[in-house]
Amino acid sequence: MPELPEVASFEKYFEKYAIGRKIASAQVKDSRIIRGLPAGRFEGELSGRRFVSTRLHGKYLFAATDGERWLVMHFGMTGYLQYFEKPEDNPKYDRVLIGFQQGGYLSYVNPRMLGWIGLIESPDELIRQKGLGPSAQDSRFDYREFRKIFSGRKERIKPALMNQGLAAGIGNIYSDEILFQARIHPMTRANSLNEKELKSIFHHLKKVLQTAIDRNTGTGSLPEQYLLRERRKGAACPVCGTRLETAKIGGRTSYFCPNCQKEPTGPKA
DNA sequence: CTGGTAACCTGGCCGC
DNA sequence: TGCGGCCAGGTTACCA
Repeated sequence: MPELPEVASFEKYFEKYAIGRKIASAQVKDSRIIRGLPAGRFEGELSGRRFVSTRLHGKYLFAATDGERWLVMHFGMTGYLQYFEKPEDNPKYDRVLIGFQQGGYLSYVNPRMLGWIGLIESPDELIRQKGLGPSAQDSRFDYREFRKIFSGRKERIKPALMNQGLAAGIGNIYSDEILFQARIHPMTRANSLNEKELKSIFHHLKKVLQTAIDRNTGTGSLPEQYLLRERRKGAACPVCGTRLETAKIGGRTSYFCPNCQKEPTGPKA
C-alpha cells in the first residue's frame, strides 16, 4: 500500500510531529526491523538527537538528525507512522518507538514486517546502492527523462513502471491507475509505444501521483473516474461499465478495463 | 538484458 | 468455532 503518495503523506506527518523535537529515547520493539546496525546502537545513536529535516525518494523517507546520521524508513506494504501522547496508547504492531523530550511518541508501525528502518550517512549513497531511478514526482523527472528511460525497453509497461530502478515510487496500485487513465493495456511492450502513448503515460503518471498526494494530505477522495475506487473482483469500469479484468503480470495482480485498455495488436505482443 | 518464480512475513478473508 | 489455504504488498534472490 505505501507507494510514493502514501510515503509523501508520512513525510508531512513526520514533519508535523517529529521535526525540531529532541529525542529522549528510541526503543526497538522488534529488532528484525532494524537493518545495517544492531538495534542497541540504533537506540543509542538516536537518543539525544534532534530531527531537522526530511527527504523523500520513491518509497523511501529520510529524516536528517543534528548529528552525522539520517534515519531511513521503508514501509514495505503495511507500514505507517503513528503519533500519540500517552505511552499506553501505543498502537498494535509498533516496531520502533521514539519518545520526545517535550512529550509524545512517534511509532513506526508495521504488522507484516516487510520494510525496514536504519541509520545511514547519506541518502544519496543509499539511493545509489539500491540502484533507484529518479523519484517519480521530482520535477527533474520530466518527459525527456521519462522517454529516455522507458521508450526502448522490451518489457511490458506495467512491470517497467513498477521497476524502482527506472523510476522510484510507483507500485502495483498506482501503475494500474496510471495505465487506466492513459488507456494503455498493462501487457503492452514499452518499446511498442508511440510518442503519443508515451506522452499520455507520463502525463497521467504525474497527474495520478499528484492527485493521490493531494488526497492523502488534504481532503477528499479520488476522482470519480479513477480505477482505484473500483479496484476489486467483479467490479465495473468507472468509465464504460465493462467488467474489470485481472491478470498476473510480473507476479502481481493487475486490474484493467478490457474495453478502455485495448490489448496490444500484433502477434504475441 | 529479460522475465518468471518464490521467498520473506503475517493478518484477513473464504470455504468447509 | 476452528482450521486450512490463499491472498496482499515491496523487495530480493535465484534460475531460465
